[in-house]
Amino acid sequence: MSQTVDRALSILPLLAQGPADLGQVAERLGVHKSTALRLLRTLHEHGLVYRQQDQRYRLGARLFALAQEAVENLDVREIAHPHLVELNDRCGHTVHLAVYEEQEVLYIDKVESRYPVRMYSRIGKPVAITVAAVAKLLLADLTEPERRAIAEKLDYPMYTSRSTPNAAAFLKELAVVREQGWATDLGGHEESINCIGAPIRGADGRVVAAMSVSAPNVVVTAEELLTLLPLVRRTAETISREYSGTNRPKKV
Amino acid sequence: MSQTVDRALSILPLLAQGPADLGQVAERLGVHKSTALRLLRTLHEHGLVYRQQDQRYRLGARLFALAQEAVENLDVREIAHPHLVELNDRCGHTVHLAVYEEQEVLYIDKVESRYPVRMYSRIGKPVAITVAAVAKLLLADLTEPERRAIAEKLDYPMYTSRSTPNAAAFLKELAVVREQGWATDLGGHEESINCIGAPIRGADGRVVAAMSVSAPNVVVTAEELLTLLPLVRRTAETISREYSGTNRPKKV
DNA sequence: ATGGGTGTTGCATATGATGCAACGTACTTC
DNA sequence: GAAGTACGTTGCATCATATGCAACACCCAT
Repeated sequence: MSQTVDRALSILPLLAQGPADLGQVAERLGVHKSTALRLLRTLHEHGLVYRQQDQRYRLGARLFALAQEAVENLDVREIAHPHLVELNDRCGHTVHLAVYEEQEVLYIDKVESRYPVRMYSRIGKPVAITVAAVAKLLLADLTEPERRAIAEKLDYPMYTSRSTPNAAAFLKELAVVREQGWATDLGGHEESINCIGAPIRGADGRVVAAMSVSAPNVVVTAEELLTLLPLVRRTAETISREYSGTNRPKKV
Repeated sequence: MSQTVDRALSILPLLAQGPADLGQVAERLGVHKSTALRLLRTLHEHGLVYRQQDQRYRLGARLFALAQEAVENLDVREIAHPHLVELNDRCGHTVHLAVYEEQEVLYIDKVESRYPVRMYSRIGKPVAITVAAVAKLLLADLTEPERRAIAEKLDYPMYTSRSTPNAAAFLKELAVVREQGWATDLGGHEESINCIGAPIRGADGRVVAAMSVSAPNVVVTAEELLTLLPLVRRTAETISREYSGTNRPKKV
C-alpha cells in the first residue's frame, strides 16, 4: 500500500540470502542507486541492516532483538513453557510448541531432549508444513475452504517415502486429525524420527497452538512413543484450560 | 532519511513492547490514523506485523524467519560452532559466542550446559554490556576514543555488588582486558555465575567475536573455572586461525 | 597518469504519502 | 431497543517528499 515502505521492506528478504552491495540492491529493487541508498540508510538507522567492512550490507542486529522480544510477548508461550518443561522431565524427549500464522507454521518454543541424539530444529524456523504433527493439528482446525485453499497451494516435498505426497492425501490426513484430536508424524520428515502431538485450544475451542513430542527410532520405537499419547494430550489440555482461564480473547 | 520508511520502522520497536491497536500506533507515531493504517498494512504484507483476533497488531512471523536466516549467514558463527561444541563436550559448561554491532553486544550462538542448572540467555538477546566477559573483550578492541565515547554513554546498572559501577571503572577494566587478552565476569551479572572469555580475531588482528564459558558457583568455584582459561584461549585461537585462513576480509 | 567501478550529494519534478471528513460497523449504555 | 461511542476504513484534494538525473568524490587497477 505504501510504495516507499514496500520497497524498503523488500530489501530485507533480499539481504537474508546473503550480503549485497548498493548496486545489487538497487538493481534487484528496480530503482536508482540513490534511491536504494536512502532506503538502506533508513533501515540502517533502525538497526535492521548493518554495513560490514567491505561496505556490503547485511541484516542487522536489531532484527534479532525484535524477534526475541516478539517471541517473549506471546501469551501462549509463556503459559505453556513450564508445562513443556515438566513433560520433558517426565519423558526426556524433545518437546515443541508451534503456532500457525499467515500460511506458515512455526516453532515458538522448544525443550531439548535429554538424550544425546537431538533433532535439528530451531525456534522461529518454519515447520515442514505438510508432514509435521503440529502443522497437521493447526491446519486441521481451519475451515474446510481454508484447508482446501492452503492444501492446493502447498508443495509436497518427499522428505522420505512416508511424507505426505499430495493435496488429496493431506486433506484426508487433516480430516483424520480433526476427528481424533491428536496427530502423528511417523518418519515423514526424517526417516528415523517420530512425533506425536496434541492441540492447545482457547476459550472458544479454536486451536491456538500445538505441541509435540519427538524422538528418534534409536531411542524409542514408534509404538513406545505412542504410549505417551495420553500424557501429551493431558498436558495440552492443562495448558488449554490455563490459557482459556487467564487470557480470555476480547472477541469471538 | 526517508520519512515514510522511518515512520513505518518506528512501529516495530513499539510493537515489540506488546500488541497495540491502530489508534495507539497512530498516536505514538504522531500521525493520522489513516496514515498509520497504510503503514501497518504494508508491514503486514511483508509479514513483519500480524493482526491478532482482537484486531490489535503485534510483531509477525517473518521477523523470526529473517533473524534466523541472518544468524545463519554469519561466517564466524559457522566456523566457530563445532569448536564451541567440542569445548562444551570437554568442560560441560555453557558456551557463548557474541559479536559487537552498532553499540550493542549480542549473543549469536550458545551451547547449553550439561548440568541441570542453566543460565538464562538467548541467541539474539543483547548482552549486559558493562559486565559480561564477552562484552569487555569486544569493546576492549575498539580505539581509545571509541571506548571512551561508549563508556560515557552507557548506564551502569548494579546487577550485583560486583557489577562495574561507572565509566571510569569500566575503562580501567577494558584496559586490563586489552592487555591480558582475556576477560572474566565474576558474579557481576548474577551473583552466583562466573564467566571466562577469550577473543576471536580476524586476519588483521581485529577482534571479530568473543566467546565465553559460564558456570554457576554451585557447580564449580571461580578458581576452578579459571583453570579452564588455557583451554578457552586455545579454542579461541583455533577459531581465529580458521577464520583468518578461509575468510579473508576484502578490505583493511 | 588514466580509466572503470562504486558510493555520495544537490536539485527540479511529479509521484505518491498525508490529513481530512464522511461512512460503516460493532459494542455499550440508558 | 434505540441512541451513543469507539474504532477501523475509504475517497479525495493538497502539497510534502521520494525519485531519477547528472555531476562529483573516491578507491583500485592497469
